[in-house]
Amino acid sequence: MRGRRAASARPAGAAGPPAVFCRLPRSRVAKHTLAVAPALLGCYLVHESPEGRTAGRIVEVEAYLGPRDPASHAYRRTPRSEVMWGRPGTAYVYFSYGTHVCLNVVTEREGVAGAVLLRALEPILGLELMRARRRVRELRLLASGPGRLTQAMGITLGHNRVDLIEGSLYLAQGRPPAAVARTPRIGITAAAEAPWRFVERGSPFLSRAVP
DNA sequence: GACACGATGGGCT
DNA sequence: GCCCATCGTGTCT
Repeated sequence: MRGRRAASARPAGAAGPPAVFCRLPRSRVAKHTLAVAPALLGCYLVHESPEGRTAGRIVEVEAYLGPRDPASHAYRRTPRSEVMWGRPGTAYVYFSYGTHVCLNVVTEREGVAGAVLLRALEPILGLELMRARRRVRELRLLASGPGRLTQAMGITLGHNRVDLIEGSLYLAQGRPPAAVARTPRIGITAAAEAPWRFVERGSPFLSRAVP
């Protein structure tokens, strides 16, 4: 049975994705990063690209705080990390391991560094376009990881610093998860114990299962 | 200019 | 579960 329901584009007990997505107000991300991160779970990430429209429901995120978080790129203020001090709702996209890019949502008020890394989506719309971009059929492998997510959504380094509130790549209001789990963040060495990863409990679309 | 190092994913064992 | 390709970025020379 596992994953069976996931084969449907419609989340259970919900009306499914709205015909018109309702953009997230900027005030929703202009808060403390540890408050924004769990609040983004259930929201949609939508991309209206020339290839077509894709959308996914956010099921896994990580909070990266400012200069006091040694795992955060904002631990040092450099040309790359400067965007994290910028306007809330801005995209911070960075290149990782020479193979993929990761997407963050800049948080906090302008002048205060913070970002939320989007780690996994439940694919909602544009599944065939996602499959073509990913060269993978299985729904569960389309966006279950920070690099997979950006590939499926057609996000590139060119999206660094774009506005995720008013642009063609944007956040939209969604269906909050029934239960949220907190775990340590994945793949870091500094501050590895801080429980700043938030996931929708029980989602089959996580990059890694909750212990 | 050189070099070490990843907020990973995919393929193989 | 292990292995490693791959390249932008930051740091050091």
